[in-house]
Amino acid sequence: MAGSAGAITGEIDRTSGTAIYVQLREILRTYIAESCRPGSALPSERDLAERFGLARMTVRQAIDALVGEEVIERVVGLGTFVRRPKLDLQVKLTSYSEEMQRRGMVPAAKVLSFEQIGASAFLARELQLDEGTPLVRFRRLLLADGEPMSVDENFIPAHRVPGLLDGEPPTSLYNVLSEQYGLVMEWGEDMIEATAASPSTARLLNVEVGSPLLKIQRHAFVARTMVDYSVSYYRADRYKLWVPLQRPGARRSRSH
Amino acid sequence: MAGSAGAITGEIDRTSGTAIYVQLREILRTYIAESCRPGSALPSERDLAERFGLARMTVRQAIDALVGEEVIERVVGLGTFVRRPKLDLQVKLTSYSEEMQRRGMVPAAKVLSFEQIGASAFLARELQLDEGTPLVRFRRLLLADGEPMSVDENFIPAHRVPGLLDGEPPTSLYNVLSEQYGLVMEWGEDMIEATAASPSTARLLNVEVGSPLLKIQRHAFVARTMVDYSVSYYRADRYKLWVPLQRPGARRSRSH
DNA sequence: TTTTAGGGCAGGTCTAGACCACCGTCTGCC
DNA sequence: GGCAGACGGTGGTCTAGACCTGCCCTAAAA
Repeated sequence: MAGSAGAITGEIDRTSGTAIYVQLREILRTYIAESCRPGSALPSERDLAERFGLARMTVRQAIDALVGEEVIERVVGLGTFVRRPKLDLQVKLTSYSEEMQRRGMVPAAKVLSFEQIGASAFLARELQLDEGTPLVRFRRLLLADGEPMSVDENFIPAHRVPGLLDGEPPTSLYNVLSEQYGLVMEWGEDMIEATAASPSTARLLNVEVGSPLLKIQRHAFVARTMVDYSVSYYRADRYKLWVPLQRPGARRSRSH
Repeated sequence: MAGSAGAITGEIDRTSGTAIYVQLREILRTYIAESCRPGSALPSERDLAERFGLARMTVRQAIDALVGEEVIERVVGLGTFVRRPKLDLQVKLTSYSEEMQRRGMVPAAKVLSFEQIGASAFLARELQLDEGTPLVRFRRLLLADGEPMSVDENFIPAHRVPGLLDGEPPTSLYNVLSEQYGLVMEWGEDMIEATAASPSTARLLNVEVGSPLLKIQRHAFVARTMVDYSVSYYRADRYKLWVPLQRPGARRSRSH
């Protein structure tokens, strides 16, 4: 339980004009990101109050915010704990590896192409760029338990990812984008439709021509700029999309 | 500004064991639902504190909860106001008429069957009921601009909707469920997949056998009980699903 | 050895103040 | 009449306590 390895660093600046609970919230967020693993306990509210010289109510306000973001969770009588990092909803809807692991399968990928191209008229329109703009094209065949599952193609404006093509094709595109280029996808749109397998796609996926496929086009944004357009074709016989629906404003079994 | 028409009714019971802020939150929720219109101002926090004999921090805790639910919103220097009720996300994902209207089409429906059946083994499992439980089955062909768009089949436990079958088939199932039976869908799950048109479905939808279709199975819940299981087949050539994606914990342009 | 009763600590709730920035209005000066 | 500043009200934040329930662990009792 000791786990005193990483003490919380940072101090409250009472002259900064930023609300104290906001400062503490960010201090805690950094601490969680850098020094905690899922399940780790945070110092108790009373300890934090003493450590930073604040009232407990103020500490609670900071913790409340992180609980609201589902970064941490409280357990009465035990403490406050770091949650398993949320699977990005960005990824959650269609994330390949998540879906595969949920089904107990082994995910894998075969890179079909990893190159720079000029934006076609269609791609220029989808990415809201000028025709001919350099794009990085990344096309993969995704497997589950060694069997083809989907064909996946991403297009990213080249100027957003300088040097990406000099290295090996990334295993996880979104990880590389966020960790190396600071491109953390903030929101997006998926367009989902059913389609029939074309001859080339059918061959890759090892299905018959005309078999039903799930086609998912995604536009992903950072701030207000689109940084990724992707098209994926999933084998209908092996893939289902699970979409949770919520009625807004009907939070139940949530303290909040 | 007066608006003193409806005073807030209800009192805090300090012996009930229910948290005071929870009691106040529900009192306010009722007040908002019964006596307020969007844009109405709530009494100030200080007024509420005095009216109910509470500390302002406690009042704020109650208001915080409603702000979190997006029922009301705060404006610094002005007050707290009732928000316009949100659109059901429940409907947002796949609502037929909404999608059609967004595309500028005229929605219509042809009732294929509206009857009571006993739950088959499959339906019993999907609805988490015993086999043979009476169900209302409601099957429709949905049209857009007169052209077939989807085949839609809903199954609802009959005991939830007494007398439903005595009347005409409803135009909007969800409206009838919520308005006549108080069944407001609170959350659900959609299972989306691609499939090939069976001969019967193909004939209804006026497509060739084997054409790709979007199959959407929905489980919709009120509280923790499933009240609707539905299966829809959408013509892939005429229907796309649009799914907005959000990264959790990345609230921008939201006071919160 | 098993069961039970505390003790200590966690978060949950509540109080009664305080000062701040922001907003609209009212008032008085020009 | 028009503008500027004062004023009162609002939500935003913060404090320094208080008592509650729930949880775990330990030590004593059975």
